[in-house]
Amino acid sequence: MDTAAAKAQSTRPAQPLAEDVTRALTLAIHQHRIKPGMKLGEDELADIYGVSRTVVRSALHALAHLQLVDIQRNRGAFVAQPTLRDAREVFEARELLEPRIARMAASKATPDDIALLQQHIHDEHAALAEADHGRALHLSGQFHIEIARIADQQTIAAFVESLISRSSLVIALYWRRESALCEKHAHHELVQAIADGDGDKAADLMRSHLVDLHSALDLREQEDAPRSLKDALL
Amino acid sequence: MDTAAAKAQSTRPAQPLAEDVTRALTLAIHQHRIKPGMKLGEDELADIYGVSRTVVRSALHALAHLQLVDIQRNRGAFVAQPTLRDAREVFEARELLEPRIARMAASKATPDDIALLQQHIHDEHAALAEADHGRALHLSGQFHIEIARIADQQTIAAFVESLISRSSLVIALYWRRESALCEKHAHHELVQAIADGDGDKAADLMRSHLVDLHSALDLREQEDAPRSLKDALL
DNA sequence: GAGCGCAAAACTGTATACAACTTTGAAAAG
DNA sequence: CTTTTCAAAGTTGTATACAGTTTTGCGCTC
Repeated sequence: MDTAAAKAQSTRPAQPLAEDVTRALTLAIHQHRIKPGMKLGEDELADIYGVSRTVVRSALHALAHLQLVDIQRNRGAFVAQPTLRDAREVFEARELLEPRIARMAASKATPDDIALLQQHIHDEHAALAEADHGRALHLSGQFHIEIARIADQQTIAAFVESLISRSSLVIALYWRRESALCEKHAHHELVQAIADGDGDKAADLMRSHLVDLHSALDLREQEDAPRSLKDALL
Repeated sequence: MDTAAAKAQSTRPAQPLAEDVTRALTLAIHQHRIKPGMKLGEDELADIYGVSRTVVRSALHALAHLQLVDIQRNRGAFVAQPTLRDAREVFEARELLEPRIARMAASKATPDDIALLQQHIHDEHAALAEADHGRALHLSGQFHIEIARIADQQTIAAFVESLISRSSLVIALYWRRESALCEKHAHHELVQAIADGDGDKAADLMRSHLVDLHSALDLREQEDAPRSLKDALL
C-alpha cells in the first residue's frame, strides 16, 4: 500500500535501507499528507514501512536535523511546527540566498538544465490541473532546489534545500486561503532569464517571486495555530 | 581517562548520553585532535566512551549531517576531508552570511553580550599564550558563533555554525604555515564596532576578517592531501 | 617467486530485547 | 464530588545479538 514499503518488498529485495523511509516521510510532509504537530510514533512507522524501529529512529533523527520533525526526549517525534519567527526567518534567509543562486544559475545553465526546469514547470502545471495541490507544492519546491543544483554551489544549495523543506511547513501553517496559489508565470519567466544568461534579471525575478510568496502568508501575531495547548488555553 | 566518559560515570549517573559523544567528537575535530581522513571505528569509540555502538552510531550520523564526518556504506565513518571546492564554497558562503550577521548583532547586542565576546577574546589569547592552538582555534570559531547568536537569527545562525565547523577542517587541510595565525586585533575591533552599534563598520570588519582568513589558506589546485590514494598514485 | 582465489576475520547494517521514563487511569483520601 | 496518589500500560533510550558486506591474509596454482 505504501510506496516505500512496496518498493522495498517488490523491486528491491531488502538492500537499500533507512533513507528510503527518510525520503518517504519527507515527501509526505512536503505534500502535506501529514500535518505539523502530528505524532510520529516509532512502532507505528516501523509497522507501516515494514522495518525495525532502529531504521525509523535513524530516519526521524535525519528529519530532525533538517528541522522537519521535532524530537522531544522520552516523548517522541512530531512534525515540526515552525513559529511565526521561524517562518519569517526562513523567508528572510531565502530572500538572501536564492537571488544569488539564481544569478549563478544563469551563468552556468546548460540547455539540458533548461529543459529539465521546463519539465518541472510542466509537471507542476499538470499536478495543479489535477487539483493535486500537495504534489504541486512539492514540485514547486523541487524547482527551486533544481536551480540551486544548476548554480553548482553545493554548500549554499544544501542550505536552500533545508529552507525550502521548512517552507513547506510554513505554508501548511500560515498560508492565506484568499491568496491565489503561486502565479504560474513567475517560474516560467525565471527560466527564461536563466536561459538567456541574464543573471541580473534572474536575481530580480527570484527576489520578487520570494517576496510574493512571503506576502501570501499570514504572519501576523497570534495565529490560529498555537504552539502548545498551554499557550492557547491559559 | 576521557572527559566524556568520566563525566558520564561521575557527575551524572547515566541519563544524558548520545549527544555528549557528539559534543566530545565535535570538540576533538574542532581542536584538530583527530585529523581529516582518520577512521572512526564504532567499536573503538564505543569502548572509549563506555557506551554501546547504538549511541556511537547516532553521534556519527549527527556529525555526518554537519558534514564533519563522511559515512561510507559498509565501510565506516571517517573525519571529512573537504575538497578544494568545498573549502572555497565554505568561505564564500561565510563571506555572504557573516557580514550580514555582524550588522544585525551590532543593532541588538546588550552590554552582557559585549562582555561575553570580550571574555571569548580573552580566553582565546590565553590559549594562544599557552601555545594551545587547538583550543585557540575552537574558541575563535565559537566567537563567530556567539555573534550569530547575538544577532538573534536562529536560522542563519545554524548555517553559520555549520560553516564554521567545516572551516575547522578546511584550516586543518589547507592552512599555510607561512601565514601568521589570525591577527589578534580583528576580533577586538569587531567587538568595538558591535558595542558602538555601528552596523556598517561591523559588517565591513567581518568581511575583511573573512577575506584575510580566506587568503591565509592555500587553495591552489593539486594539494598535498589527495582525496583518495587512487587519485594520488595513478 | 608472483599472482590468483578462497576463506576467515572484522566491521557495519538491521533486528530484537531490556531498561527507564512518561502518561494515563483508577482507587483512595479529603 | 474533587483532588491526590499510585500502579499499570505504552513509548522511547540503550544495549545486545545476528546477518550481510568488505577486507585481509593465507594457501594454492602456474
